Amino acid sequence: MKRQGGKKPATLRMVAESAGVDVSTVSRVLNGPPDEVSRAASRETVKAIREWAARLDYRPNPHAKSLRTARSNLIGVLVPRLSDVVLATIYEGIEDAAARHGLATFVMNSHDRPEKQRARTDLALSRRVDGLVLGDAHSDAQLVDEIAARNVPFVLVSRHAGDHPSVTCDDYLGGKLVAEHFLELGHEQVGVIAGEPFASTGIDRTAGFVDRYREAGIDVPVVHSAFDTAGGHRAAEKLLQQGARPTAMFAVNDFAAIGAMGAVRDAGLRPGEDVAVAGFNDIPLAAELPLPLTSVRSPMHEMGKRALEVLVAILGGQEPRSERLAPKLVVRASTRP
Amino acid sequence: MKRQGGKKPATLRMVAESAGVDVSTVSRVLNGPPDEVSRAASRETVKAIREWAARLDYRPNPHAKSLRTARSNLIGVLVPRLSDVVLATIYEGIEDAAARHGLATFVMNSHDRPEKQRARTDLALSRRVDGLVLGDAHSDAQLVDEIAARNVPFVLVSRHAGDHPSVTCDDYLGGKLVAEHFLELGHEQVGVIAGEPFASTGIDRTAGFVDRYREAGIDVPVVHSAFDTAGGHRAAEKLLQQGARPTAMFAVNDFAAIGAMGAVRDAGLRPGEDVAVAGFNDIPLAAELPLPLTSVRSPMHEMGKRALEVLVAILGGQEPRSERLAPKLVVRASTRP
DNA sequence: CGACGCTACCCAAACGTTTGGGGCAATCGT
DNA sequence: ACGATTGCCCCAAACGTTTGGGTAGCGTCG
Repeated sequence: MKRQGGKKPATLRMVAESAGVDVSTVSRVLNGPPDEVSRAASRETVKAIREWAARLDYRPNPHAKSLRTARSNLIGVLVPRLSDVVLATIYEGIEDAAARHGLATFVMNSHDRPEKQRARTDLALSRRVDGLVLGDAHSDAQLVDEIAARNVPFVLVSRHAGDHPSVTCDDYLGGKLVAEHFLELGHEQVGVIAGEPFASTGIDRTAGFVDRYREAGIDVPVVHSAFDTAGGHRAAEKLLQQGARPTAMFAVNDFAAIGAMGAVRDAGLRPGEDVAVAGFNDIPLAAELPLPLTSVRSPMHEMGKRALEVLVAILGGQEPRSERLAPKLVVRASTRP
Repeated sequence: MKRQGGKKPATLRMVAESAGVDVSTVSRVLNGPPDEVSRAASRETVKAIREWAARLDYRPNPHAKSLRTARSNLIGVLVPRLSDVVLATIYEGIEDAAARHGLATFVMNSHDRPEKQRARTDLALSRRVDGLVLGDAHSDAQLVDEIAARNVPFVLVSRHAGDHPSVTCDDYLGGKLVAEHFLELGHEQVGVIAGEPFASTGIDRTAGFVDRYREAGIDVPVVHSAFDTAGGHRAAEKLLQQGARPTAMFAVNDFAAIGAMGAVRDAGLRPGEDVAVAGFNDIPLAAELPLPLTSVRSPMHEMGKRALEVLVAILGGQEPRSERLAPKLVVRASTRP
């Protein structure tokens, strides 16, 4: 019982035989640049070849092509977790742009664990990707340095590390915007839920916030946490138990912010009234929460797209240029008195 | 200025020359089944070959392999949107299982739009995938039938259609569980936010709920909606404006449920007290909401995993067998008086 | 009228595997 | 002692492309 009853896909040779020319001619006509096609065959022959190719539904075999050209047109993408909507959205941007460049991508989760990161890059490399987009760089840049040492073209996205090419949001500025907003509202007791200590996103957002408050002569307590609701919840609990109870909290991630609101409520306080809460990324959910969340919008889709384009530039031999995209504060009820 | 300074990856031939044997021998030793390796070379030769392979860091070239064997070890995955956490989680399950089977996957978004679905499957096919996992089947089964007609091995996940092989949650049962819960709480005026009319998930969940209520002699109004917060919001507004205001609402999707709670609040009512709300899928966020959401837990990760495994079985020539996984009701504050 | 340059092709090698079919000792069965 | 078997290995073709290098025929030019 054979599976695959359909006829095998057409090859260059079949087209060549049908059209009565050599496969090399067909190859040049079908897949060559315009000037090559005109040099390879006469107008009529070109037409005939194209017609036969269409009739036979010819599609170039990517494996043969890759084998011959040593180029896979494949891009490996590494993210901490695809089920994190932030990363998923960035990936959508990458995928869109890749499709536009005739590239295919494949994603892998690293869960921010070094051994997984290493294993997954290895896997990508053994699949012979042309390049990598890394969304899970750690700020110590250790792994990234290793990869760079292997001479694999790559670009970082969302997080930066060392001075490797990256496309990120201006996280420092984002943190600063929140600080300014809080200061305008008159908050003097504030706290930061800073996320994982190895992610440049959390680090920069925190730094921007803290620096701005320091300018105002105020010291800010900082608590690290996981980038999810549970992490935010715990971190907020800690902040609330500290000496001077904060009247406003900045979580470097929307999920952490949601967890923080939960903690505030659990402490018998009203989020948004007793304690203002702001997040980061402005995921679609933020606006739809029972208490709509103030957040810093980061251009996630755009970031993915730009990252892929920077990678394409690198693959094209250009000098890598990092990019930092502008964030935008979106004020909602969670920080409105 | 050459990019790629690193040495080219080792080939079978290099290993063969180093070990002083023929490439065919190396091939059998390195990539053949155990009985073949023992027939191909002596203990010592095997050892020598393995050592050289390791020393040279040999990795088989997947393109050459695929070209020769006409098998790509690639699986294409189609989902409506990867930035939907439900699909992303299912995909994680697929990916995990695929990795365990030595397969690579690549995902694409179809946005539930037929022309995109067609384009994406075409793309996958021209990449010569061995099979497809479809997470975006429409209940009219039109596209799926087309794909089946092309004799491409595939499996549906999350949604079923026609009698094509699929791995789904027992959505009908899930809907029924919610209905029973609502009945126990004494709700007689209820409404369903049913999601998109083309998705078997929404259809079945709704049917299970409605049927159970009908058994109790109660007719239930049903409103369709998008599978997101905005859709849930609008649908809930409609339900609230109807003659007899419902005291409980069942949304076939957690995001829609969150939107519904928003609508309830906007109508000046208290979600969970004036109007109970239940969702479906039990995404991690559900438990962490300010008002924790009652939801039906569907085994998303497991579903992905099983789907991939069914596909592997099909590829292995076995008779396809659909699977329906059990849901579980998780009661939280949003439906507790 | 021979050299030259086009145009429109074809030839063949190469990319790195897998795999069916040998071959040639050494060993075994009788 | 002789043929058959086994253990260990090599040869070569094939998968579907791309690409550097022909070359046959024809028109042009000095």
